[in-house]
Amino acid sequence: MKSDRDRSVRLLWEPPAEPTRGPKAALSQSRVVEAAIKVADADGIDALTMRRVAETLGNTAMSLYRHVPGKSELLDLMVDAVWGETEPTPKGPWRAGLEFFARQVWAMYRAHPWMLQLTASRRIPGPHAMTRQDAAYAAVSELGLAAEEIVAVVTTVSHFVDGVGRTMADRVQAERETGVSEEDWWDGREALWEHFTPDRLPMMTHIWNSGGFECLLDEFEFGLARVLDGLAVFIESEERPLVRPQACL
Amino acid sequence: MKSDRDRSVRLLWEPPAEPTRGPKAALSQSRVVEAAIKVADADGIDALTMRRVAETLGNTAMSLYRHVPGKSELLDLMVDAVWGETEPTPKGPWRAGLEFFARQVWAMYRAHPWMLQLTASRRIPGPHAMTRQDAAYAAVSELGLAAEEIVAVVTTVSHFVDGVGRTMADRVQAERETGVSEEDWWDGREALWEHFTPDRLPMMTHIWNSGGFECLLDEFEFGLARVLDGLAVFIESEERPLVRPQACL
DNA sequence: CTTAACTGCTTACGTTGTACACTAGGTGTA
DNA sequence: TACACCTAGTGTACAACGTAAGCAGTTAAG
Repeated sequence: MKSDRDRSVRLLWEPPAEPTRGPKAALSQSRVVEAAIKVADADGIDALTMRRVAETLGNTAMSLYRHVPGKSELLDLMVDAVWGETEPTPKGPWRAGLEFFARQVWAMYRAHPWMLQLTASRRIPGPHAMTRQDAAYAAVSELGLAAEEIVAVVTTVSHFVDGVGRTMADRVQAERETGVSEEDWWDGREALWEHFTPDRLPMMTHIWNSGGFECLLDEFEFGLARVLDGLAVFIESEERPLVRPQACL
Repeated sequence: MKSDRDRSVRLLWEPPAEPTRGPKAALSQSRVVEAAIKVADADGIDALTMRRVAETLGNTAMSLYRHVPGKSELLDLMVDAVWGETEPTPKGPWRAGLEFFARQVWAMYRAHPWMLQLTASRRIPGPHAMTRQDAAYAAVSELGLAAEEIVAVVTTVSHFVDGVGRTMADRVQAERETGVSEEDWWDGREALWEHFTPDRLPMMTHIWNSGGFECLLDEFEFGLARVLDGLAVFIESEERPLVRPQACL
């Protein structure tokens, strides 16, 4: 699962040259990546094994290694390919821009929930991810913010979307693995509800009794509006207090 | 990796009775959980294998199965044990309460970054996690919010903290795996910087040149302040538009 | 003492990523 | 044409993983 990271950089940023000699390749890097994404979409990231990807292509596991250095790099390529499906944030007012960016990322996570499960290790950012990021920064570039404030503002939105996304991704994965919907599953946890007593969990039981868990507000919409409101307070304020980490004071 | 979930509920909520007969156990559930947490803290969640945990206890892998039904349940127990290390949110003004909650969770994630990597599947919430959640809801219970609004407000904070936490956790894991600090590592990616050209990534290069990436604002502090500002706007507004998912209209 | 309950260990199996050595197929040069 | 050389894909093998099954030793209850 290790990987030579400079090799990854080349892999992502410099498309491989076609070889002149030897037999024509039935497979190709993009076909492998495409198949891998399809597997992950269908059955989750845990189902993404080299053998499985090869199988869907009608080949053996080892054949993939002619086109992809290893699984880790395959994941890098998958991530950037998915970023490539999103639209870069267009120019315009900052709030509309950040909202657009957030919705694009959110849509991406909904289409490929496994994306959130493999940002885990230090992954090389690919060109698609980078241009999208760049366009998001551009959305808040005309506000007279300091460079590090631009980064901080976009990062705040990203963190929120990542947070919601992860919860959603977990839910999707669980529903696929168990074959039981979220609601049905919790309904079936009577053994758990027995421990919901007002003395141990007063607020929980209160919310439960008032139906607060039955029909939740849309977590993404609600949270995004709040986050953007909070950023508006910051952006529109006269003096902006900088919060720097200690190392930078 | 599967697990009988009602068994998990009992495991988490109903502490096991001591057996009367048989040899005294050298191991115990809590010792196993404790050792597992230590392994994960030290070397990350990937290093958490049954063999490794057993080794640190001076036993063999299979001995653990006398005290813990399987790895999945061990993870459940670890998660709740770590929640047990946090302080429940005290009563007081809503903003101070939410901030306290956020800081507790943040501190927890910093101490145990692996927590964020294994919320993956549908995990049974344990008593500690639940009481902390309950106390967080209580922080916004006196504001005249609807039950689902209480949930949404706390959830928004959680999502943000989860988002920042994940980024942090990824960084920690990467630093441990590679033995290279974040900064040094990016410095070493010259192959990557070559592709940072103003025509492809105008904002990136601009921010880079103005030093915006060299000394980032504290992501947690900055974002938390914005999120709380945004929630304040919502909480203090006269009429609060409810954002319900379509299914609930 | 006998017996039942319990602890911990040994062995073994299937699944994973992938190293290594191989065959079959194609292009260039002599 | 003949040969050298590269390349695509295969087959086998290995170490590490979670854990099922069964066994040997230990202790308290009857």
